Amino acid sequence: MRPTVHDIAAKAGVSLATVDRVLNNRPGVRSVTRDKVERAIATLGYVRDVAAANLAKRRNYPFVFILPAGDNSFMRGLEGEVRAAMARSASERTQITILPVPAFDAQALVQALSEAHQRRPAGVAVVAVDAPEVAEAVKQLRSDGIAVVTLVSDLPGSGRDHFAGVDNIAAGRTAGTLMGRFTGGRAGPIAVLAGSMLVRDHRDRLEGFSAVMAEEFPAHRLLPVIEGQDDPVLVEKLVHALIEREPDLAGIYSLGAGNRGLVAALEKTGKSKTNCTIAHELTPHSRAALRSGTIDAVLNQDAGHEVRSAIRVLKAKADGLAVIEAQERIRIDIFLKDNLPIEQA
Amino acid sequence: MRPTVHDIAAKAGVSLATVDRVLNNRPGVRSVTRDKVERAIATLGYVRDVAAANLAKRRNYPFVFILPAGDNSFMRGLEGEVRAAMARSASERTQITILPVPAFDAQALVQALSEAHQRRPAGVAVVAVDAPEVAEAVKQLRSDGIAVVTLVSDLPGSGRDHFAGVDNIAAGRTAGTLMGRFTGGRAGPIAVLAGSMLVRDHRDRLEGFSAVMAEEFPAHRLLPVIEGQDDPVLVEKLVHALIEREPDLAGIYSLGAGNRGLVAALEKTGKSKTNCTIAHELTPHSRAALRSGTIDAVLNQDAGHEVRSAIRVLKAKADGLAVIEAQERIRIDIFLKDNLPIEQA
DNA sequence: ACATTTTTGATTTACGTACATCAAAAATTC
DNA sequence: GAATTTTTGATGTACGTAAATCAAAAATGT
Repeated sequence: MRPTVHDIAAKAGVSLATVDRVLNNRPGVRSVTRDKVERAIATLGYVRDVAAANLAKRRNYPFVFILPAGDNSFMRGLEGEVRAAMARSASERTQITILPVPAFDAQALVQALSEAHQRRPAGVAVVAVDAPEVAEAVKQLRSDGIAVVTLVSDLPGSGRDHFAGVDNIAAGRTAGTLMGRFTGGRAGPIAVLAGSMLVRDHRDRLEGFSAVMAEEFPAHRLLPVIEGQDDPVLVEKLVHALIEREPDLAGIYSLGAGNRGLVAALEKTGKSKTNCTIAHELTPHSRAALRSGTIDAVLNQDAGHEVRSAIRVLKAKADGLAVIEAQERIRIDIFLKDNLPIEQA
Repeated sequence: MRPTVHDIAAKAGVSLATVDRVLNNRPGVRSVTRDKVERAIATLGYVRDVAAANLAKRRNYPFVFILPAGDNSFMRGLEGEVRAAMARSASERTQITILPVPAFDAQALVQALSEAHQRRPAGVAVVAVDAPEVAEAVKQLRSDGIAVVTLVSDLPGSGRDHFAGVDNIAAGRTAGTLMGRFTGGRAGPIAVLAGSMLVRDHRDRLEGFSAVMAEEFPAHRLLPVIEGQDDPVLVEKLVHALIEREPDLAGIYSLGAGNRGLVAALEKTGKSKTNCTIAHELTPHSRAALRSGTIDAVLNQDAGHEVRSAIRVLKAKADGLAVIEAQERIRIDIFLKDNLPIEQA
């Protein structure tokens, strides 16, 4: 049987109350006595029964999730995962509030962070816009003992507790290698389509992609980045113009959202098969395009994993516990038409 | 506040004892009363506090993991993950026993299953060898109310409760597409290196790979399958002979283990760069080969995920609860040199 | 209407921890 | 060595559920 507080008390020759004082480091224990208790804990290999402790404490975790609004499929999927976590809140002792905020808008994000602050939650998860004033707002939350996890897009220099998202430089590099090898011997320029250079994840992907193309596939010319604001309508227009301008285009790397517009433009111009297209995030649209061959590969981050990881980390940080970073690493999924997961309800 | 059993009792106008009888379907409740209680449960949205229930029940889960012995790196990694789960057993209320068994040996596996049976565990996880007598042994476990999950390699027709592993046909197809596209315009035959056709996962991968190569890359000739028994020494010898026999070899798909031998042969014959090599499972060896360029892509299944998923499923099945299949799906990871995860301790 | 069976209520103990209170004992100060 | 402060013990209640016991009440059969 697992040792309990009673066993420690017996072993150390002290009362239950003293064991309790040591375990929850309450004051009023001489250091000699404390040592005795700690030795008993060590020799018995006692580990606190977290379930029983949480029951006794009536512990719960109020969290705020700040997510971009808009009709970006990936972000809506992310929100869906947060809502799924809310449905599990009873058994997980969490109380999650979602705060929507306009995309790519640092000012609005700062305001949302301050609103979150007022709710005095145990932790905040935020899809960050990379701006100094946002970092400042995050610092204020942390100085009040509120745990902060960045989600999907990171905010270095803000002192956030953790980043729940993929290594976007590695993702860009991976896209680069796939692009180089899939286009094989073909010449022709490569286009890069981004959402906005205001978010860290897009900048990082571009950096990784450009680096690999320059290092390993110097024969391919990289065209200037097109910013489509993750807006399907704008993206379609821009890609249409691109295809007319560059008739011998070999590939397109779409590192942001708005893939609906990209696919529409490719299919309307009949370029869907001749181009090598690599995109990000598995959504109903990108899935269909992958299946039909319009998109050749999709790099994905599993939104469900990210949300669950963010919650685990927020809980741990709120309790002052360590996080096993390796276990919380979010991997980059590569999907070809052959390894698409079964569609979910 | 979450409703408790007391709230249900009050709402339904019955005693706590009756609520308990309904919740744990004990006998001695008239159906009218049972209905009253169930309506109260539904209207209050009561969900049992699993932590408190497990505490009161002193619930624990004795499980047996049957794993192949030998120096197969992937299997040793898998065992490491099981041991990591054992270290967490205190907080997870599990008691895990590992039963080693010779690889690819149906008779030994049957015996191990019977030994596991005698221990009367709540569940068994097993890396299956695909043979009728093994399926029969699994059926016996299940008929005694012991949950059975197959791990890594499945056993269809055995009535196992769940398979914790990847879709190996899809994995083979993915390897096929990568092989076809990476070898690009090059002609030359493609070799397939397997461990043993006695295990389902290897057979499935071969099936998927062959199908894609035939459908989409008919120009490439597929050589007869080489079986290396996942033994590095044997594999090196076989691959060496292969390279001498087929000087214009375009690619090798290694769908089993024993990658050390494969890499050694490729590097000694100076074929490491000219060949497109695709292998399975990320181990220290395959990682190094990926980094150096000897291997072009590694398809991986995350052993840690598989073990954790198996445990979750075994727990759920032991409690007669439903499993969210979509959540327990193990994905196929594709690693290129660009998206290798950071090495762990 | 009686005996018999079935159903229900009331109550208690337990799981392992948290937390509070009050008294007793030990250590410290002057 | 008395007064004071600090440390420790003893004890009880709570968290939400499980499980058992025994008595009381209700339903059933004849």
